[in-house]
Amino acid sequence: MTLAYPFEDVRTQIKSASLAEVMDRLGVRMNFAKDEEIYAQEEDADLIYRVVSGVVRTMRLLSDGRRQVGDFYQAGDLFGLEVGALHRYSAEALCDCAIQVVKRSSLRAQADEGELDRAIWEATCRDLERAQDHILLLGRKTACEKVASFLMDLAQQGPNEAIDLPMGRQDIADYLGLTIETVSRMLTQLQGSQVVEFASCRQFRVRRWDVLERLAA
Amino acid sequence: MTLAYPFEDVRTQIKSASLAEVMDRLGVRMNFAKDEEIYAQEEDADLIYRVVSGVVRTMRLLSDGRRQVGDFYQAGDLFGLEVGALHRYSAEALCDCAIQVVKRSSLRAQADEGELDRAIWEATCRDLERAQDHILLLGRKTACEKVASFLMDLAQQGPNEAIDLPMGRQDIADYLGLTIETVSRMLTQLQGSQVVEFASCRQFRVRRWDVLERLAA
DNA sequence: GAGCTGTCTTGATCTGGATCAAACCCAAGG
DNA sequence: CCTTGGGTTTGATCCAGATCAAGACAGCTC
Repeated sequence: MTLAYPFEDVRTQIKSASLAEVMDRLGVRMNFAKDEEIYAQEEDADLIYRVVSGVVRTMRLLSDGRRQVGDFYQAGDLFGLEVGALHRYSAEALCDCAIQVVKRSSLRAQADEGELDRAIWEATCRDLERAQDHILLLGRKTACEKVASFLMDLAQQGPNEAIDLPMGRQDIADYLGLTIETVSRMLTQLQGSQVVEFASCRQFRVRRWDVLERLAA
Repeated sequence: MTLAYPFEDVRTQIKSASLAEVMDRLGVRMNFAKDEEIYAQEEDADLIYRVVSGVVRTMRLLSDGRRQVGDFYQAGDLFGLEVGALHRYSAEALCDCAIQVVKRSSLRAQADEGELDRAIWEATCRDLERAQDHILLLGRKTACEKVASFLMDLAQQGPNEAIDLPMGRQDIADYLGLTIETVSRMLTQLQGSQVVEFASCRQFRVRRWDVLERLAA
């Protein structure tokens, strides 16, 4: 396997346009209903997925049902690129989703090799960077800092705009390693101190970006 | 100064034998004393590091000094392969270490491209897989499960052998998102229930592999 | 509208792990 | 030997966040 020189900033918004095109040509568009499983943990990982619309969550279960959400994937993101042969996390549609699916092998045969490798590399790197941030958050941040970090991450686009929260409280809790009740309390608290403002429980606006940043630690 | 002595584990040796050789030829061997910094957070990441002997930890600090250990790297492991241009974690020698260091660019010019890419890819994938396990551990496991998982991970080689714990309690705590006291209590508890046995505080043996596995959840 | 149903918030209480504070253990150095 | 000092263990107490238990607030359908 040939890889692009691993030195580029993966956060570049250039979302490999031509890979998307090839995926559209070779792949299948599938629709998943809210909470439908896209692939299971331990399942063979020979497909590549791209979110066309909607949001996807990856997650892992402990034997007794405790759940950890790995990450959320939005429109344009590649996911399901497991490192080994098997999926280590399962993936589910967070809301109704359209997903473009392609077999790795057929893609490899048809697409520009370099292009494909580069896209896979970038998606993997993005996953790793986010995983590293996630580790710091889970290991050493307080409930309030976790929630503040989470809101900041969602609101990357900048303050003042209305941001949609596509996921419910339970998903946020399982992403942050908290309970729904704690998430709810922290959100109420942040709203009470004028840092953010909720129009409804699924939409908010950052009022004090500086304070939010400080709280996220 | 420690002399080079080839005691890499078999797994890594097979994977990147010739890369190691090229790194030895082109790179510099550096020695680091216990707790010495190998690279800092936010520093430029244009070097590739391979542990020759000793153990390395990567870590990240929050502004108020809370610390999260990202991972530990043993002889044979590649590290410092950041995704972007800057190191997102810092790296320190856990004990006296010998590290082989090479400039990415010079390596690229000389080595077999495919070989290098493959080694970098595999090291990155290993990091990602371990990060994913780490996320589940930090987000949803109890103190006891965390410690049990940690011991199991160290003892991969199998039960019955004496395993060295190269890191102190503080490093374990900062890896598991706990305090030293809690780590110590859990170790005492595991020893009390005959699951593991400590010869000294830096060496143990697994007595009941099945129980340890169950406790790790 | 009135009833549902699922999600979210709020309140009261409990507890696992943190914090605070000794004591212990040993290796290194006088 | 006896110190000294870093790492570790142990004990007592505290508190952030979990758990348990109501409410409140939508969207629904009928």
